[in-house]
Amino acid sequence: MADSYHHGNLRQALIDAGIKIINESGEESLSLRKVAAECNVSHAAPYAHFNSKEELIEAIKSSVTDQFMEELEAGVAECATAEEAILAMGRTYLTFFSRNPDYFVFLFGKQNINAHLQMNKDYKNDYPPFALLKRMYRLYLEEKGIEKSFEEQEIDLIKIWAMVHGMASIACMKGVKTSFKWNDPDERLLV
Amino acid sequence: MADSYHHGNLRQALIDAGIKIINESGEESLSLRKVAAECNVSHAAPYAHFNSKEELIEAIKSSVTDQFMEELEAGVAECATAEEAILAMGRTYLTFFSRNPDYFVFLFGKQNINAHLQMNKDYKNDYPPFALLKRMYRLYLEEKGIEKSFEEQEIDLIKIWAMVHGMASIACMKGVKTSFKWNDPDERLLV
DNA sequence: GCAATAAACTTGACAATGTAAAGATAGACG
DNA sequence: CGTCTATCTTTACATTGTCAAGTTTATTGC
Repeated sequence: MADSYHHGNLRQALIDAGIKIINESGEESLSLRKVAAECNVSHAAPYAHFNSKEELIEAIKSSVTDQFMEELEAGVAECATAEEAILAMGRTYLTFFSRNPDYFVFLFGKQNINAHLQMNKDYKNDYPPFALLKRMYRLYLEEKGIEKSFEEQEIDLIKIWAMVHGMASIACMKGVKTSFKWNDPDERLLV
Repeated sequence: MADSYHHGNLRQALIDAGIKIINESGEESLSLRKVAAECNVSHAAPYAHFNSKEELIEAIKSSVTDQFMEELEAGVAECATAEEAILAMGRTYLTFFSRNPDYFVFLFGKQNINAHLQMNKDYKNDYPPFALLKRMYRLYLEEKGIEKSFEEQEIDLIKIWAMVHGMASIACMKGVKTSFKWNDPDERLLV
């Protein structure tokens, strides 16, 4: 299918090229025309698959999020208890974004996640990583036989998320090395 | 000085116009030419005061950070103890960015703070809000007569910062209403 | 006071970019 | 085979950051 008029799988190729460019030279330098050139198609070819630059970026975000989710789920899968799983998630969160800080800015900077959520129907209501944390947390409560009101649960979830996300933010911003640990007995968050 | 060839105080006018545009239509739509037009000068006039668009943006960031610092310090000034001051900082942090979420993305999204720090010699080493927190925290340790190693102190500071920053991030991203509270006895972070 | 110099601003130009419109190509399907 | 439709190209245009050269005003040295 090489050198043919039709690319074959241009849509995915554009997404991959976009990721490559972001990794190599950052999001600012990502242009539709460069992405098209990278795929050896004309500069307007992407418009057959995306209605705007923004749509391509959304697709790339989804792709990166998928990759992130794979790592999170792989880490969780190795855990025997929900408690361990939550700790593993925190570690994966930090290592994933420490390894490629550009992704952090790309996913959470600029446009907010909410906009991304609304454009992507696959995410029902929650951002997938957050949904996973929610499941693990509920499982954790079950395992420990802890009863909490809905509000208390939401607060705990936000607490965990804020802590990990905030630490990832610091790690990406300042290059600080951070690790994560959570001891349940008194709901304590430790670095 | 109106209608004269020389504007009089174009530099500040450009910064103010930039802030206005960001507030009205977001950072993406901020262009040098629009800023110049807003000030009724030609499109290249900004280059008499800034070497690039990036430099103007850095100046705007400094301006917004100054405003943020004023609010933080105003809140701190009303507190009798360092402990209260730290709590007040957390509240100000959240209310400031809840009130104008665009500033959060503008300050912390995209380019990281580190780049901003390096460009701005006024910030010696620490980001001013972080430096303020550091001072209050040290004062807090004195007040309570607590002795901690340097490493422990750094960890505590990152913990506090991550928590508050992470919550602000959630608030800005998802419009979640959040409040902040920190009880010292067991270094507990509560939403 | 006045000439020289520097600072602030304008004009014109250029390349890169997002996007739209119109046409070309090729595979799918009757 | 002929038509259709999705895919891709070409051309065109407006917006943008930036530069170079010129113009205007303020400042400084004499």
